[in-house]
Amino acid sequence: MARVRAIDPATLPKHFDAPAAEARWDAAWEESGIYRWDAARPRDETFVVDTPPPTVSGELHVGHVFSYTHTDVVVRFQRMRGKNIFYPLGWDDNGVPTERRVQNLFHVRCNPALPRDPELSLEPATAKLRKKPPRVISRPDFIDLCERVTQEDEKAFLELWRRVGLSVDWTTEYATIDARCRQLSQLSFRDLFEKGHVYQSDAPFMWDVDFQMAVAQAEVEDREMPGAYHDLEFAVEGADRGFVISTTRPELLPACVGVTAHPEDTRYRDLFGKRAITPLFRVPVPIFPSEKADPEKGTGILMVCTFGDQTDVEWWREEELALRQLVGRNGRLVPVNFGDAGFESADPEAANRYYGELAGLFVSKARRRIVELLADAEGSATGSGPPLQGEPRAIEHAVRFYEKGESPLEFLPTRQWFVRLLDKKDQLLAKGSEIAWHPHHMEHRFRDWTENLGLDWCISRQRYFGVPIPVWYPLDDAGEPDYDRALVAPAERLPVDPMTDVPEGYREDQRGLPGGFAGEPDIFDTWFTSSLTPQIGSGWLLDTDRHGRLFPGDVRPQSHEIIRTWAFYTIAKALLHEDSVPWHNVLISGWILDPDRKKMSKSIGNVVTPTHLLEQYTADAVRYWSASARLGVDTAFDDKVFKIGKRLVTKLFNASKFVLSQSAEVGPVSREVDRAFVAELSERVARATADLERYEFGKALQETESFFWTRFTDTTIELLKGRARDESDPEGAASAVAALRLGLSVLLRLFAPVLPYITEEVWNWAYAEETGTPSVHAAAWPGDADFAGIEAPEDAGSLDVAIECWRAVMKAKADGEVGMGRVIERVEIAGNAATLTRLAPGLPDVVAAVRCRAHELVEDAALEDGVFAARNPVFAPKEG
RNA sequence: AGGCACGUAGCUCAGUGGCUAGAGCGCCGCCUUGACACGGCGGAGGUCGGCGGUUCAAUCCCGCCCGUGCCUACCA
Repeated sequence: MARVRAIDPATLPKHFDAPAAEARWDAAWEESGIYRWDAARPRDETFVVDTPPPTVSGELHVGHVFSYTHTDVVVRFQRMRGKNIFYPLGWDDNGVPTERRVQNLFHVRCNPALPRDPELSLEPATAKLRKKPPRVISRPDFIDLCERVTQEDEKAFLELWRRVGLSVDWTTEYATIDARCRQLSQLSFRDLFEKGHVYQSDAPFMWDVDFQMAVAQAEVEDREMPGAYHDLEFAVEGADRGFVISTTRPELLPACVGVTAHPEDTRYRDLFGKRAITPLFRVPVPIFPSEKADPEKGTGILMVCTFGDQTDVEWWREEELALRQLVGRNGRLVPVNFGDAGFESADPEAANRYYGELAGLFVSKARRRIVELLADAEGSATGSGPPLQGEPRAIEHAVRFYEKGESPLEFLPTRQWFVRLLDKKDQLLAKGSEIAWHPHHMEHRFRDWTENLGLDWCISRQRYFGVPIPVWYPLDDAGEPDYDRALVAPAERLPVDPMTDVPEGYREDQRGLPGGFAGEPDIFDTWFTSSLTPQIGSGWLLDTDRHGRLFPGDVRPQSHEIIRTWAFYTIAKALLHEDSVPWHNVLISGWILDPDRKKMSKSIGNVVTPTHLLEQYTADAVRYWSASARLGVDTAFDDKVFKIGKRLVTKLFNASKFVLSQSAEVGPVSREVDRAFVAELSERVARATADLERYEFGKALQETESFFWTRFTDTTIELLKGRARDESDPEGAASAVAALRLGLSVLLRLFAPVLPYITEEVWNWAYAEETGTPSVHAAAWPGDADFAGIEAPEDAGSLDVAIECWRAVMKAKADGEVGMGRVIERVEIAGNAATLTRLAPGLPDVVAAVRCRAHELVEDAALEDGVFAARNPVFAPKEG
């Protein structure tokens, strides 16, 4: 037998002081460095997490806490299993939101062509300053400001994560705009360039007229918008018939370059090969057949414009149609002159008169104006009435938008950089299926997206805050860039800003001059950098040894709406760079829905701030709520669950206080009931462990929690309480105390991934000293070692039988409307013969626990196995 | 329009081809006991979305339908 130190409950506070514990343990963990990755240990002992760098936008969200906690639970489990954890965290500060905040806060605009101003020192703009035009600054200076602004938000996020108890290795903190990430991002481009995976294209592409930048397919969303069909009558050259097309975009009429209908469509078959004459502008355009025209839609015949949509682009390309680009980069119609080359018209004077009414207008305004013109104009093709026939018919239809934009996307020809992906769909799909998706059905999202991909990845953005594309172009004698001879910065010079740095073999004074060079002004799509998070963690080309030990990673946690961006691009990058998967598992967290089952989001205004929750319910309780969910399942925000979590923490505190204050010798777990308890516990550990290995932390928590409430507190504890303090039975007492202490130790460790604070607190009351392991989070995950040397029970159900008996007597007390602590003078305990026999080992414990002075066992064959009835109880008078 | 998921007690959710379908919260009743009233004991409450099929047996498997959410497509 061994004497253990019992705590004196009087030295403990009556209630668990969670905020104090959170502050204390957070500091202790950071100081002890238990969450640090050990670079010396081999890959197979390492567990690598590719964490999402949260967008630093000043907004904290319970959804963040929810999904990041999922990862942390998995990580803490793996750490306790002995894994060397690589768990970095960065901040995604790239992108449009930060850019806008900087522009507003400092009242500045960026001009990438400007050199850095070493004297620049800006403070947030005063109201007075805002009345003046914004100050124009260089890109490096602009990036500095962005970093300054995001630092505040990063601090807020950091404090939140620390309080939530994320066991991140904070020495790995990074920002996607920092020099190292810029370097890796540009290295990635260089590698893709050398391998021939990137190209430039001057073709029409999706363009947001507000942000004035190109947009990739992944950033496009459809929105249902009101629109209207306008029936326009076209004439046919050399024929006495016309035809009517229905269009929702009449303002593109002057950009009409062709007309098409289905080849089988008998209504229009006679027109193929002829030329149509557009109304108002009198432009002759070819009429050609196309399988892509749907006879059911509109009138079955339609105009092809440069450019109304993606299909227009395809027709334009296939039929080699003219280019009449009318929508400018800013969304206004550009001035053109009919009669000039490319703008043929049968009546240029009239065409220019009409177009003069439209030039300079926004698309939406131009649409309203041209409808008026079409309605008022004389002379339809058939000579009767205006070209616009009837009233426009209102419809709802899907319109493409940039996900952050406010105006519909336009197609316009601009020069952009692309990563070639369309020819690699099979390889991408193969990599996708090498990865284990949790839940598995989320792989469908990836497959759907990949199979339906219609465009290569446009990676250039006409913005300022981001990673510059590390490329220069030589200028010819006329000062025009030679895009085919792009000068990509050499690896050893990265990161560079081509707008302020100078390519090899040139001098700064040659910038922009004939025979000189020009820097690429564009930056990368923010996903171009975010898709490198595994490589940012590992160091990749900057530290190949480290990379070898951290890549591919083990898990990538993320949410499902960015499967088509973050997951997809990361898989693509790993494929293109190293023909590898980036990680072996993807964990997809669901969304947080508000109680009305709407997605919580800033724009709806139904967001609950996490700080408030942490203060109200404690970090452990908030984590409990998070960990209760299953991966991939959307979870309703429900404050009941926080309360349950808080109750669990309280109960753990109280139960621990009781168990650890039992002053007794501990000895072998020798008594039957105690051994049965250990057997049940051991089985529960095996189940929880298996669940966690499958990332089913919610199930594991449920297993642990139900054991705690139904098998530990108020059952086993109540049952063993008497014997634990029975001085007349030292061996029995030692066995009881040992069983309870072991039970608590195991339960603390099972709960530790979810409830890091309360478990650490209790661990340090006794177990830290006993085991020599100062933190529960560094302790070994419970398993066979904990149960070694404890003999299996004779009857695995002996604890259960004892508890059922105890419960029957408690029911008698409830039925008798006396308190659970009331002494019973005598009672009959009824059960069938077999059950009474099985009760024997636990009977003394039951009798003591229910405070029964005398009892009589009554055999009742009518009772089922394992069922007891407490009959004819005689309660002692209430004690004064 | 196609795909994926979901539909179980008032609420939030488990669950399994087979005993009488579970938990917590909420509700009702009782009880201040020696770790805990931030507690304990007990109780009521369900045609497992609907219809059909496979099976000795279906909440579970299959089909259809209804409803909800998301993803993808549609954009003349």
